[in-house]
Amino acid sequence: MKIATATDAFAALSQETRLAAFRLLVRAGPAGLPAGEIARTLGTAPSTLSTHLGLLQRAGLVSSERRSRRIVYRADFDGVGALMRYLMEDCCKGHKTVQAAVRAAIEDEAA
Amino acid sequence: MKIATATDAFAALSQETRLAAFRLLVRAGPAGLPAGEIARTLGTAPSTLSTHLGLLQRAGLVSSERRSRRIVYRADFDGVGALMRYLMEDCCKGHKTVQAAVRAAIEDEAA
DNA sequence: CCGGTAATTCGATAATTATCGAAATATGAA
DNA sequence: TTCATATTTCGATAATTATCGAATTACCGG
Repeated sequence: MKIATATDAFAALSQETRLAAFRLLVRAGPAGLPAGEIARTLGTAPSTLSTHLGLLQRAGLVSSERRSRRIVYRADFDGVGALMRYLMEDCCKGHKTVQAAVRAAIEDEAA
Repeated sequence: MKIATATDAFAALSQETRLAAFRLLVRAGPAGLPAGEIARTLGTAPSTLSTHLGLLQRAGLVSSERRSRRIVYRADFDGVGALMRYLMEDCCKGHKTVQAAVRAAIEDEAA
């Protein structure tokens, strides 16, 4: 992963409204959510949210698909996975503390 | 982890100079690096870098310690671990794709 | 085709951030 | 104490980002 790709992804998650939108999409799962519903839930203007969703999409963290009049957004788990992997490999290569934290997270989820 | 804590950490990593400084510190390991050396390596003004390091520190991603005239910065792997864990648990709870990416990263490092 | 709904793009403005030089603070050496 | 080094804090400016309303585009049902 290029540095610029990583900074774009971090920037996408660094803004409260955008992180909130992303978390909604994660929870919505494969069904995703239409742009308007996200805007209504978060209480932001449709145009503002559209800007945010576009940024998340360019960062590779969400994808979109038109469904008749709606545009449905979904979390892109491959993109998130790539970002996690970058953090692990490029930034924290071989550092036990980080590995342990991540392992613990995986085990918690298995339980 | 609170949302504001997460956005602060992402913001800290979302800027090219700052991510570069952080990566230097990761590679430097427990010995760390003095602020001036990082500035020289990255070719930025000392005052600019100081601002960046302060932001990384407030985000919990690096720590600092005065060593005579120098101030030595170190990557804070507990902080990074907490961020990774947040991404895994809060944002991607139970999503196989992300888990697989992370598992692969750990295995690569073991090899 | 027309009216209504859903979303985006555009244009403007307000707020935040990045950058640097100059001044201030802290340390150590002569 | 005085000087030199290392870093931070301050103040200013330039650049980027967030936000919104208005205009535009796309789609569907009658």
